[in-house]
Amino acid sequence: MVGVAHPGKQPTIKEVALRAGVSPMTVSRTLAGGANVRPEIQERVLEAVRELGYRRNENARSLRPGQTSGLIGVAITNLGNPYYGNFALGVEEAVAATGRRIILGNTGGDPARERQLVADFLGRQVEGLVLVPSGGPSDHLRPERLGDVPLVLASRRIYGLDVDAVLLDDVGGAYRGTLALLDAGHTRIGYLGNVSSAFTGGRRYEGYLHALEERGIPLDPALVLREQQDADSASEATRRLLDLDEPPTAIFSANNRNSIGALHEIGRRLRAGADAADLPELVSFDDFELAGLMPVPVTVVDHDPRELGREAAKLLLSRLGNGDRHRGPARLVEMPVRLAPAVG
Amino acid sequence: MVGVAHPGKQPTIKEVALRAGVSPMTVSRTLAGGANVRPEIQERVLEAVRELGYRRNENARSLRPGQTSGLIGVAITNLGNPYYGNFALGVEEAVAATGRRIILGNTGGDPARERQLVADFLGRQVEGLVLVPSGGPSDHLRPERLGDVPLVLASRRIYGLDVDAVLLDDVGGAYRGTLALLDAGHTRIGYLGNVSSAFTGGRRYEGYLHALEERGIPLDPALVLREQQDADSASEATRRLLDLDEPPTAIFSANNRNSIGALHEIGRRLRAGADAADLPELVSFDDFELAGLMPVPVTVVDHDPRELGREAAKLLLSRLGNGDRHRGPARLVEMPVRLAPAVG
DNA sequence: CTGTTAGCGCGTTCAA
DNA sequence: TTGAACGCGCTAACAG
Repeated sequence: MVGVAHPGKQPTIKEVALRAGVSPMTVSRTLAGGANVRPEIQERVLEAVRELGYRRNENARSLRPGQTSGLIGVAITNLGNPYYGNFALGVEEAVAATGRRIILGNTGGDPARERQLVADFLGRQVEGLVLVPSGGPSDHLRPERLGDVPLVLASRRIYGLDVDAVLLDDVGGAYRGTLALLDAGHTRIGYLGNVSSAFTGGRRYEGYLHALEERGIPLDPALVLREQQDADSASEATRRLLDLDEPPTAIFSANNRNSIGALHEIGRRLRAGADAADLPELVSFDDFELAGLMPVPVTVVDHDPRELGREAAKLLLSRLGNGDRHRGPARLVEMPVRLAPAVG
Repeated sequence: MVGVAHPGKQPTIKEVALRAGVSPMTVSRTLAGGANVRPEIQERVLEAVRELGYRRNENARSLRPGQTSGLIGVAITNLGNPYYGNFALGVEEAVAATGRRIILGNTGGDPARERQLVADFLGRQVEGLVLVPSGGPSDHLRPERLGDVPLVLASRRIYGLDVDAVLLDDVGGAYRGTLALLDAGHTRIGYLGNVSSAFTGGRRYEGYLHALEERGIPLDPALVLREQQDADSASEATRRLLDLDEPPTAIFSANNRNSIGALHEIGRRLRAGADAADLPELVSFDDFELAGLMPVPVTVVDHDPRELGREAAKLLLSRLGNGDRHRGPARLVEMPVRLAPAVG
């Protein structure tokens, strides 16, 4: 085995050519499939490639006109959340089927970070963008700032930005979840949600209200707490709910974090000697592991983030590879959700 | 607002130069910080940049000698697992502090996919690689195949490959976890683990054996099941353990998936009328959410994947930016773990 | 302070 | 079937 020509540097097509005793063009042709290159020459070239550990420089490659980077930029709000991880997996999966790859970034929900990330993606010549918006100002997402790079939003929309988006059936899921509790005889149903400014937060609350109204149950504002972003504050909010003179007999939780927090508080009360029968049952928008083992009944409004990712990719891909990417109206896909008692 | 010069194409530095009435070089200098450019000219340039929505092409940029791509390739086995998601976050965090970005790939534990991913990363001129190995053959990771691109392994090592690695204190954690059960008076302790070929699997089993031996408890092979890769098979394995004539009174689970599976089976038995006091308590290597709410006592051998990621990045960064990257022996960092009863 | 030249690695075009 | 020339977007080095 012979080492690389210049240690500390990736070999180039020229070095391969030199070693094989041919021109760089012949190497290029061989690597492109070998059309119009004599088999024995191809042999020599491929051996030189192996010996030098040569690899095409994709950056240089995508520089040529007509070539594309094969990169799709994906920006999510929280890489540590399996929900978004699986979402990204779905995008990757669908995109890989077309020979493209994703480049993944984490915004942490910070608009400045998002802006930076999008700029970076564009600088790397991505062919398209998939974004879970963090909710701040969105000038950097306006079509003229994106050039001809198509954008698909996921989970949330941005008002005033007319682009493709995939959403969950937030309203319907919350509506059905709340209705299930009402039908089970509950009339005092607590609501735990994230900040009202968030897109999904507003929609899920809407579903909750809709169900109450339909059954003629008046809204009790004391039962509604929707400023919790993490499990700890959700836990605290649940404590306040359960400390009311007339505490709720059931809780609708608008997302995973609030559900976990609620359960922490419920667990605390059980350890303090409370009776499980006196504690509220739970409907959770978003599934979570071991939901079926909880000390109170849990029903889950479930959906597959991976499927959401695949759908987002599908929208994006349909905008690629034809000249009229910007033509055609923005499309909105709303994914259905399932409602099921937790057992696993 | 004037549209882009050639719709359907990102503007280039030339177009900006043309519009600003200067040479491309002046644009380049302005964007590089503006040294040696008259302020009023800079003004004109920046305005042209804004108007055209121009952005430097990072790919072309990194083509120049001496320039680097600023990219670190990170390949993990499962993006949908929050453990690895947080690991990647840790890498990103540490790497961002040096102005670099990560490009993230998912191997799904498939060696072929890993090989492909590494090739792609190298083709995109990454400066370094962080990899959670999937365990197959590792020719593609040999130094001569990587050129001068440094590699750091995480979670697992590959025997015969002498590169930097960050590991957990698998042996110590399993040892201490098992010891805690022994000290609580248990003598029949079940072991649930992943496939014995997996690096961590072997190490954690070693810790389990070590603890038994130290207390003079003979190993009962019937209590050891270590072929489960997912929660479902772990659940089935737990059933077999609990169906033994002399079932274990406690279980040591070598990872998250096995813990979840064990708890599913425990939940099933409770729903079938079993008494919680007759079911085994659990020590779990790897934390999981709501561990404190389980119907049987759970103790967790815990560690912060994010910290692991940061540490991996630290190793990698120390190999960057100096000529003697390959010099110096491979370093091995073993991260400590905590042992604590689950409460949250 | 500003512009020209040259070349990074690659592949299309054209000529041999 | 093969190779030479050229240019993709950008910037270091060198004029001016």
